[in-house]
Amino acid sequence: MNDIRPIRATSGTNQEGASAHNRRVMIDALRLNGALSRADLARATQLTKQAVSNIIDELERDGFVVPLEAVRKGRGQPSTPYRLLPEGAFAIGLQIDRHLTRAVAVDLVGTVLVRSEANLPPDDPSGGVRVILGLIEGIRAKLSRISAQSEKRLVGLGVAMPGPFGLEEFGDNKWMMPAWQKFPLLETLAAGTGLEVGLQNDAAACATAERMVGAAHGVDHAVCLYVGYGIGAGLILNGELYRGGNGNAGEIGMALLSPRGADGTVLEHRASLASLYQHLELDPSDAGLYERVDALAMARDPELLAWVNAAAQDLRWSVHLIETVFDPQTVILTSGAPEALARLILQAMHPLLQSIAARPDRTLPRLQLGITDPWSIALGAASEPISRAFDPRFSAILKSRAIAG
Amino acid sequence: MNDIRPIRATSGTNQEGASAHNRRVMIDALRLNGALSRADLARATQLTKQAVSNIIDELERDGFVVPLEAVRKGRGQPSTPYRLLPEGAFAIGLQIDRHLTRAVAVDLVGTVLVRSEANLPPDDPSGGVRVILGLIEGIRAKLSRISAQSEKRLVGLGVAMPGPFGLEEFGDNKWMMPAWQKFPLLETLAAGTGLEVGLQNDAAACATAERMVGAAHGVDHAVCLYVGYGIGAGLILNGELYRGGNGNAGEIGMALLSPRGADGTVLEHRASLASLYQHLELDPSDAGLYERVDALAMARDPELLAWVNAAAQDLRWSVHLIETVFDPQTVILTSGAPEALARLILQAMHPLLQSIAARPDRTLPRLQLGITDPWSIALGAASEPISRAFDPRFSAILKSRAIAG
DNA sequence: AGTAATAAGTCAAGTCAGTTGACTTAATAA
DNA sequence: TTATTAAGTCAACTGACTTGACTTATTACT
Repeated sequence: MNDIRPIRATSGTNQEGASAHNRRVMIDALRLNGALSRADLARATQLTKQAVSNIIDELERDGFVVPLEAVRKGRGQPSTPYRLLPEGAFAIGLQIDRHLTRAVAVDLVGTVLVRSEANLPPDDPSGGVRVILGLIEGIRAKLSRISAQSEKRLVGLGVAMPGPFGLEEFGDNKWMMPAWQKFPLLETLAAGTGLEVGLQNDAAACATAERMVGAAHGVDHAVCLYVGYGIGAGLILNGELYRGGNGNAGEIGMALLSPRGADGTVLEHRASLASLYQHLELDPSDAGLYERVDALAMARDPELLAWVNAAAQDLRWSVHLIETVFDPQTVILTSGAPEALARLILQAMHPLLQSIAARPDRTLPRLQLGITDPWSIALGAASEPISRAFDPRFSAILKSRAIAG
Repeated sequence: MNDIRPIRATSGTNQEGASAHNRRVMIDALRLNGALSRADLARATQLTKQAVSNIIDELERDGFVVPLEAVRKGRGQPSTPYRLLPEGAFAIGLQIDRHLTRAVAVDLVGTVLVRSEANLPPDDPSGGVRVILGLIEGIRAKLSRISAQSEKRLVGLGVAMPGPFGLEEFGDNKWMMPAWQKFPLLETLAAGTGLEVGLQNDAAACATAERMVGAAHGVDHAVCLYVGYGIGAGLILNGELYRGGNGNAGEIGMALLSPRGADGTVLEHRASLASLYQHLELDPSDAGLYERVDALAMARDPELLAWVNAAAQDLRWSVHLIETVFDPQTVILTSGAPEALARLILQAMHPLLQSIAARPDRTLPRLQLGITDPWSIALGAASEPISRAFDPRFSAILKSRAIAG
């Protein structure tokens, strides 16, 4: 009878929470609108001029915003727009892939300041962690040469790696770096760097990058279709990355292509770079792979085009499915592949299948190309701590959350 | 140059917003945990005892909570648990279907107090609205006989009808009540009732009902697979119904069953009651349809079982897809069909396909049967205004939102 | 029994972020 | 030159949560 099950409840809030929320709202508004005066901010956030003034004073004092030249626009006192100060905060992003790891440092507005990469022993996590920690150490050293404040203003470390996470054993291990899955990576990195660590899968990181500086900037409902070694979807729902119950939302690589297909063919077998490499008989661990694929794409290699056309068929279906299931404002195609290949894929996907997304009142394209920079996953990884610290959607109101800034 | 594009920003907040949030947090905690003392609430919400005490005093004065008998449990002063007072708020829910409309009144805890239904002229919206307004009038009259306060405490009208919404013309009109799609239904109902009106598709309403009083109660990531005349998924993501960019998220009936299937067969053609009626050569407008199908299911009619087995194959695939894409904690099967048929379908869907949902640490079943009451859609419709008014996730913090209670 | 320990809940003063309304400043329009 | 308009500040006010001491009611221990 005396069950001690925990009480479930949302946190309450107080003035501090409200204040933290309002600070984030200001920063978010400046991020979305470029530069705004105090009066603009007051109107946009529905706060009073006075409240905004106080908050902006504080943000300026804390080095998050700076005033620009006053602008005269018609009658009345000229307004002084404020913009974000990029060096107000920094974060480090880490992409861990099968054969390679990349680390970047970004600032408050999502500009990549430092980047470096290293090879990774595929089946030796503890050796790998040493490599990674060295990489991060180097990034931090370079960053502190750019800004003396950088260490103080480092808000966290974001990690992106292929999912899914937390499954004991599932599917075809070749795709998944089994040794890494079991290793307590986040704890080790947190201990080794002294930073707060967040984890996303690679498609989610792509979506986070698109939201910070790409096609999903200011878009509240967008899905990022990421064609990497595997294939996944990064979900921006209600302006926030959706992770699902166990952090594995969007892992569409495992989607079965047909209810009747007894063979169990999944999307990843057809539309992923792994399948391309297999089709072209390329070695995935080859260091010059990227350039080789780029060259084939530029030359419109017939074998590559054959794969593109086959994959495009499945990708078209994926877009249709995504539109049907999520009803996003736009779908963004991103890829770990060279831009030339991504463009071929995008072309081959048109015309898109008819779907509920073909509305008369569209403003955004149904499908568009996202960031094609191979560093975008690391950028997305780095964007996550920035969002966590400064995005009002991350519920700064709730009590007992660290309040950034 | 002088572009007057609107400034995009989240609303700020103030003490009032914080207070509104905290009141909702209390109500939500009581809804989830049954009854809690002030001390319990303080611990669960991270507010101080004093703050909770003040809020509870106010909620009691306003008729939202009542104290129970003090309970002695070990040392210390006995605690006085509080529970929600069901008659603290009411809402009306409306299900509009092809041949039929149902209306219910529910209270704060989601109990259906009054229900009634009427036939609807399928292609005459203005005539239909008269029927609906009459139905709502009757519901309100009966409700005010149950509680004298009911009119004052009516928080809104929720409407559920088959989607998708807002498309000029799409697909097979037979499924969609075209005349209704164009009619300004919500405005007309708002004007005719004086209530705030919300809209959901029927699968979303099912999910809302499950969240309020069913299998998704207290579950933050759940997908409700609704097999009705069509088929759809209601999405509870982060504890909240997800609607998508245009309110059409979860309309999986249009999902193409295979990338290569040039015939364009969609899920709805195979796994929906419409397909069952076609298979059995039943007339969908027949008034005794429900009983007839119930009888066939109870008798395990071979023709019906044949359809069940075929549909189950597609539904199994749908569950796999939902698990892959959303990573929910559980999938809930609901249906407009009689419980006997729903149980046959559920049985036939087992064993489920292997997926990322087959985790070692599961606590909830991968697939479970939801509310089988045919009134559940109307209940879900009615639950929406209640959630909007009392759920802390509906961002009561933001300024310029009506604060319920 | 009598006392200590424990926990629920209240009292009353304090705090602080946002509000209010009048005011100042600086520009353009008439 | 003056009226108008808009940005931004000043200073007093408000109110929801916090703080820390206190009261109340029960069980556990000696």
